Amino acid sequence: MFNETKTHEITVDVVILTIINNAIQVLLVKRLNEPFKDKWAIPGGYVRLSENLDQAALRVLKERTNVDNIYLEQLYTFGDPLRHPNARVITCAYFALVRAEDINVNSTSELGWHKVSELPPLAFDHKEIIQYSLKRTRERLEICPVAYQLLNEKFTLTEMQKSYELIMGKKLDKRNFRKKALSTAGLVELDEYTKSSSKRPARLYTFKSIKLNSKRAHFISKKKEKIQ
Amino acid sequence: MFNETKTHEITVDVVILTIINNAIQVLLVKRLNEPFKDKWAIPGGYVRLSENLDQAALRVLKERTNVDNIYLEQLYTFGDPLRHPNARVITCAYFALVRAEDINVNSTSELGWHKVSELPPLAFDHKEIIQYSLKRTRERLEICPVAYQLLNEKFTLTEMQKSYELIMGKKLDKRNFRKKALSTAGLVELDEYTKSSSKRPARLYTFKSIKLNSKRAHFISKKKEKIQ
DNA sequence: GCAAAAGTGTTCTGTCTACACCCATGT
DNA sequence: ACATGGGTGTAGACAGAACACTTTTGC
Repeated sequence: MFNETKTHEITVDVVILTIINNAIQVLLVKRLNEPFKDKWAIPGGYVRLSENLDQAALRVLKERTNVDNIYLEQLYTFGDPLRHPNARVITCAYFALVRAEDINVNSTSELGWHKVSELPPLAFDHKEIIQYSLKRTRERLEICPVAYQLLNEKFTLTEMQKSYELIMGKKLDKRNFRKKALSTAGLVELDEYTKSSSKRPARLYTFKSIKLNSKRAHFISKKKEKIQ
Repeated sequence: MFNETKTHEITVDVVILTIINNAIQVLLVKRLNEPFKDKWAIPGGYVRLSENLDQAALRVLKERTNVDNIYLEQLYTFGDPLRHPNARVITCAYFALVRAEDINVNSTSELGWHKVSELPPLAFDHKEIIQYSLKRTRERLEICPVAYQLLNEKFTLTEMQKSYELIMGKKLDKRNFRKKALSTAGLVELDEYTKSSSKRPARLYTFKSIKLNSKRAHFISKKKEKIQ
């Protein structure tokens, strides 16, 4: 089926997730060439010989979307021989959570945010890659408050709770959530309040920058499932 | 530094861990060719165009070590441009926990088990890969009783506790461990006891085969660390 | 004054931790 | 009879889960 002397190609693909309009959205680019011309894809590109995988992912993201300076994490490497219809392309997938306001994407007909609950037709196995990044995000959130990466610099606890609920896909109890959130190291209470809305103003909070590379307390408790 | 028209090569490398003589050991092969001739390496090989990464890992393992039919999990993909001294080789690392008795390795001068605490000089970045697999194993063990993969089919609770202590790198309380272990679904108490030793016989247990792909109760509790 | 979101505590339950002694066997 | 590892229970601390009403604002 394949000529074994043909070589592999290796790419990086980057899943960028954010929250806009109370929905988890992913950054997609429209493919201008075959295969999968006019289908949407997560931003990706070839790895150069002189760069490591992390560098390649950051460069590709910068080139394709002008998104810069964000924290990417390696997700998984997808290498099914049929994932690309006419070449053998192995892709190392990365993902990141970002604030939509931080990264300057002008949605155009070739680049934009798409709700993960209403994905357009996607190229390659990119749907699977996005699904896997959502699973990983949930696992992360159970361990550390990574959702702050999705929030504005200043946010209300209700906004924080909303982003948790979107990622976890379930409602959380307000009082329990706030108790837990307030005990989270890194969360800083500000002497500022929301204005503007026709409701009671809400206190604003911010996160002190925290390192995210060591093990963390579980933030969202999970009802422990027993092994069958 | 690199000719950008040169192509990448992609390999899989497989970290096989077991417990022998009360120590965590890793299966290594001695390299017969340059680079790193006569250094030890984790088993690995090139990915063929017709196979996916999981298949490549299993094939390579079978070819190099005659080890067959084990559950491998993708660990991480290492792609530093300098990890191979004279080529651009990206490797997708896999790992597995096995029973030493199940896999028929006759230690020779070219293939054998090595204590992870006393590793010989290793080729490439294989030391880093092994360290990372140990970290991943600890994280796994905190979530599900994967250590059963290291134990004989029938084992005593003390043997199980010993393997946990080796992986976690700390002593565990006997009564707390046993209470937790006995509440683990999948653990089956047998009406059999050890003989042979000059001590009180110990009851034997076994594991019902369990699915390992869903979220699990934490098995070893971790003292929760707060975020700084 | 009313609509809408903000904010606030307590009780119950289950799990984690620390801790010390008796038991069954071979020699 | 003794040495060796096998086996057992309880009390205190802590975290998660369930649950309803008052407060503040704009209109």
